[in-house]
Amino acid sequence: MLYNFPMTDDGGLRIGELSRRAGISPALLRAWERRYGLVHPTRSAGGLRLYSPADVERVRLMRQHLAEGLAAAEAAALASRAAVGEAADPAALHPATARDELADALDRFDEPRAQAILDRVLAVATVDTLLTDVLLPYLHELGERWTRGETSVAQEHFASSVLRGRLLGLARGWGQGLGPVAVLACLPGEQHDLGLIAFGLALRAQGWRIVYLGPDTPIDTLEDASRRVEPSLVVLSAVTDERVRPVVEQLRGLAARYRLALGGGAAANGALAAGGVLELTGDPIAEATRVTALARDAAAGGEETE
Amino acid sequence: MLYNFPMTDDGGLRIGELSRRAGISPALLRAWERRYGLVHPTRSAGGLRLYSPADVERVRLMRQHLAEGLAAAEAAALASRAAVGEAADPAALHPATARDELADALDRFDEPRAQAILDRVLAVATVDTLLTDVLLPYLHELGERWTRGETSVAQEHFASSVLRGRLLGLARGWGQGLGPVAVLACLPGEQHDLGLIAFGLALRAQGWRIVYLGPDTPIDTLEDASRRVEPSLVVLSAVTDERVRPVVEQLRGLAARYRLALGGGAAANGALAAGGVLELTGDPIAEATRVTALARDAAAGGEETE
Amino acid sequence: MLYNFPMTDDGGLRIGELSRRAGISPALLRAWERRYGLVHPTRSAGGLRLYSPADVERVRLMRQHLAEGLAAAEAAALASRAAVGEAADPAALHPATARDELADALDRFDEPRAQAILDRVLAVATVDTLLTDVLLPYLHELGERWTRGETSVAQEHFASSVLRGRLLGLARGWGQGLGPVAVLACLPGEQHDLGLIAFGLALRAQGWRIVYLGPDTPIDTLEDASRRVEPSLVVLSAVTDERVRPVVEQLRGLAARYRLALGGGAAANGALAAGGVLELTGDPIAEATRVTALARDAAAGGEETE
DNA sequence: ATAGGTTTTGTCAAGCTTTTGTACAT
DNA sequence: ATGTACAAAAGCTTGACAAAACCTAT
Repeated sequence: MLYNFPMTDDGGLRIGELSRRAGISPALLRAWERRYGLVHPTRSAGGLRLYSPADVERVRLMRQHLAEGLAAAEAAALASRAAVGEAADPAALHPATARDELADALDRFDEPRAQAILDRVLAVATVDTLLTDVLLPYLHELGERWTRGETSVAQEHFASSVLRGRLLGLARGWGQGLGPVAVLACLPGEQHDLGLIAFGLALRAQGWRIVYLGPDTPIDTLEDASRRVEPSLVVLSAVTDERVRPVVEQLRGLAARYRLALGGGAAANGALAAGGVLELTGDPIAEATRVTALARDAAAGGEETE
Repeated sequence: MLYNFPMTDDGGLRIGELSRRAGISPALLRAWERRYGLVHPTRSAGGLRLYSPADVERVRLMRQHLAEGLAAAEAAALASRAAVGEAADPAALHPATARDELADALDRFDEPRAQAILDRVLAVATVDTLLTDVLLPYLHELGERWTRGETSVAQEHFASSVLRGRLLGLARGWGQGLGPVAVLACLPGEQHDLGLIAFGLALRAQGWRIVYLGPDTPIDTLEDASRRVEPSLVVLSAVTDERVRPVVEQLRGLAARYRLALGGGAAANGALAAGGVLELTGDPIAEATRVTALARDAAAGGEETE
Repeated sequence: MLYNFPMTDDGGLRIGELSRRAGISPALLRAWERRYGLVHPTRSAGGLRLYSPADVERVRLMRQHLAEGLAAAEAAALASRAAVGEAADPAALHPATARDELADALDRFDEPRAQAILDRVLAVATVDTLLTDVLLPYLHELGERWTRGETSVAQEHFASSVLRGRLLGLARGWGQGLGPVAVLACLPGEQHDLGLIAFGLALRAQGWRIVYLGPDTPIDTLEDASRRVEPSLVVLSAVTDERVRPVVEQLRGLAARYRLALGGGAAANGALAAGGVLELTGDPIAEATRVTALARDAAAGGEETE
């Protein structure tokens, strides 16, 4: 009863369903096929037409061109030429495909499918790739769609929860080992922690040990934790610089004792200029590499001076 | 607490008594024994069946599985198998011990050790046990220590993040299946979601499908999601009734269309009296069972009227 | 009669119950099975269909796709292809159960199911636990069965390649980062590398960077690689000491320049007594911890003496 | 657009078997 | 208490059917 509406979904539509979705009569669809070769449906064993997603897309284009006033023959020619990528090999999950499928699954509140997609990606890619090519672009896109009002807050909430669980699953054991320690926290008031977790995973892949304090962490808390674990790096995250301003002074104090880094949108705005605070403006994986190189140099330097 | 009636102390129940307690006819009890080997009563000198507590438990499970709709043969197989695990290795990690060790590890920001402890508990116990005997008591204790100022916010933050990751890992796939759907969300402003996740897991163990929206969910969002998935139950969570008051009106509206339940500290305070809102004041596992029974009755009732 | 309600897990539903839960008539369920092979129920002794949780999930997907407007044949194809992971079943995540299921899946050459089982374990446990409680015991058991002639070479090959792929998947990126470097290799003639890969993963979890040379590695190759990466540790593996004898002299030479460790069956036999070669006789995870502690001490010592 | 034939797909019936709770005789 | 018998409920298979959706051709 619920998912009763169209969807770019894959899988071989019959003419009736395509007709309903595109608002074109079956007869006309057949005519376009015969006259202009607009679509190339495969046939069922019994001869029924089965339309691919590429066909669907061409029909959409055709309609659009017609609406623009083109003659049918011209519209068809244009739509055909648009060379829509024929459905790719379903086994070989391209990151972009994975991202789209993930978006689709999460939009429909279909948690199991989302998990299955992530499983498939992880089967052939590293965590870094998953983050760089799938999750982070998806999160970015989600943010954009949200600001454009194209997505409901419900979807955004749901997607966050699923991804948070998955990322924290990947994070299991990230405190282990003998690398340098990084303390990660969102600034007070900041609730968006997915980017920070992603950055933590990237650091982990570089060998760091992670102590993760989560969203909305008071600076006191941060200091307390830092005193106990003596981190080589403290990473803070905030989406807007509003989060930064109220605590600038406290952060300067902290920066005096620990290497501090700031990520998220706030960093891009230069909210914490100077003060020796590292600004993480690039993508998490690249920044994790950079930070690691710095730490290595520092260690080497430190040893030399000893 | 229970044995207030005829009892040949630990010698074992006779068939008549077991029949009365379990609500199963003696003939049927014998049939189950003969056909499925469900129970293994010892015999009195004169040949009467004497049932052990383990037998009683198996009969209870059998009844439960039957009520769930399983075929007798299947129900018996499950009940027998489950009871085997009952006699678990007592040497292996007592829940109370696990809780203390866990508390210690988390206090020290020692994530790997905490994970290892949880691994060990899960190796010998069910998820229900983990929740009931380890995690929920620990969370409760953490809360208490926090109000007494005995624990730093940093520890609480850190512990929450570790446990959240772990619980969400257990939750993977909880949207799968054919059971009724429950939508779970924290009220606006509420950030504590661990209890709610635990409740979701308990519901899942009862066969529900879960759509989880996470902390700090606006009521609009909740309505939006509910419209899409048409849940049989909407579960809200809030620690204090401060979260409830601002949205009471909106919740009444929601309650008109969906079965609503409220958990967390707010429920205990009767923050949402009347309005047909279920108040979840007990422990998550017990409440999940109760809610499930109610849903079953409702479904049965609905059918009768058809 | 009344309990038409969903609820709880698996155990093999009969057609009536599945029909009630899914809202699909028994006749239709049989038709879907006959026409599209959508479900694969096992049969009771008497021939009644018993549906698995995976079947249940496929039926749900089928319904969903139908609601989206797909033709039945197409919907079924999609639902079947979806390679549903074993439905989240809290009972089945005990490591011992997982191991048995894994063994069963691999014995039947059922790769997707094996992967799903591994996914499920990883969802709730750490990699260390997966290795210690599932994979290594399974490999051990496989070895035993093989020596007893209870398993075919084909099965052993199949299982090895599936697990190798999976372990190497987990290993992805293990050369990255800033931990100490360990070079791993099987001795000349030795083909069994799964144990060594597992050990590599355990080391990685402790923060090491891994350079993996694979099975059947000539000592020259090993020396060459070592010269280039200057490892803090060189780990060799061999099942029997036959592999060790021919190269003892060369190894002594190597041991003079690098910290050497020997694992696998050969280690247990003391094949390389003395020479400062570490013998890894315990389980990989424990040994990885031990080796890491040694490395840490060495580093600390080295620093002090500088 | 209509006509006439085909395919797809949900449903039903008949006749027989299995499962399972209860009853009865020893 | 045991063992056998029995009957209602639930399932199985085969085969058929009809409405809806599609096809081609005019």
